Amino acid sequence: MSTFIQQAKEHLQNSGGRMTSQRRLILQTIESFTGHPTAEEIYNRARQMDANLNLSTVYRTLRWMEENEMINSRQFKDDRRQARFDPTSRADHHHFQCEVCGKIIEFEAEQAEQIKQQFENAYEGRVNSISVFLYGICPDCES
Amino acid sequence: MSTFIQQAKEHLQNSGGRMTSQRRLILQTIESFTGHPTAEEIYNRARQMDANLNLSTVYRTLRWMEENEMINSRQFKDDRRQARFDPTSRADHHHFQCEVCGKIIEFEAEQAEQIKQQFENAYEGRVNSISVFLYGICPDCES
DNA sequence: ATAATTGCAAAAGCTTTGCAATTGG
DNA sequence: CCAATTGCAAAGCTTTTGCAATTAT
Repeated sequence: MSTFIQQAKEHLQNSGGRMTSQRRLILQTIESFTGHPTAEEIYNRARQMDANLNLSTVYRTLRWMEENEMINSRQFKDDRRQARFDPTSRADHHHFQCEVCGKIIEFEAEQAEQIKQQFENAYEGRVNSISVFLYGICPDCES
Repeated sequence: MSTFIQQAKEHLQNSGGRMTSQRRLILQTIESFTGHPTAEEIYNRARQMDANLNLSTVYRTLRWMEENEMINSRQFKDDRRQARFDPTSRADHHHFQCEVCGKIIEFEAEQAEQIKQQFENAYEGRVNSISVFLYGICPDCES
């Protein structure tokens, strides 16, 4: 079974929630994306399977998934209004966005861990998450 | 003269723009903040000096300043709708936000430069800016 | 003089919400 | 059964925009 549906069922058991056909569809649809879809992109793809699905349901599910740490919501400079989403299950990664074509490239950076540690030592606070955003020109647009 | 007004005049000369009383006021007001005000916060403070100032003018000025790299716009998880602004003149810094009280702490991190270099080497792209966001619990809320 | 900028009001655009109808456990 | 969830339509909120009036140069 898909990771999401597995995870979702656990959360639902702990909270008296219910697995509905809409949730199942939305979970599967998000998993089918490799990039960072918006709510609307998820909605459009999911609607191909169930024409009655409503955009509100997508938003509600997305928020619920975020609260349960199944996905992260990200905002990029090129469209500050719309949020984009990616599964937390993907290896810890950060984002580069091309300022010309908008493409998003994911990358890993061990230094992020150091930054976190360093902050915790300096401030005695606790850091739960770290995200690094790079903006610039991608290889394709550079040449 | 304030740094902003200086900078602004240069940009205006190069583009045939004009220095208006509203712009001067908005520039000074932004400079008067130490933190990361929203457009509305800037508007409210500036309006104490000029009750006729319009929120649209604040937004237009903010966007113009961002295009001319006088300020950065930042979005934090606790309120994804509203943008927050800080002067680019402040030393290169990154942000921690407390998930409990919302407080923002600025910090510096030399590792950011390494992350940038590493990305440029790996992808042959050009990185123009980097920002690191940490989320967690601040010292005050931790205890 | 005249082009840039402002104020005002309206629109845009993403996201949330109230509520009656539906549905999963 | 009955509480959780959905669909629908309307509202909410931040930000943008069109346009006539104003103003800097």
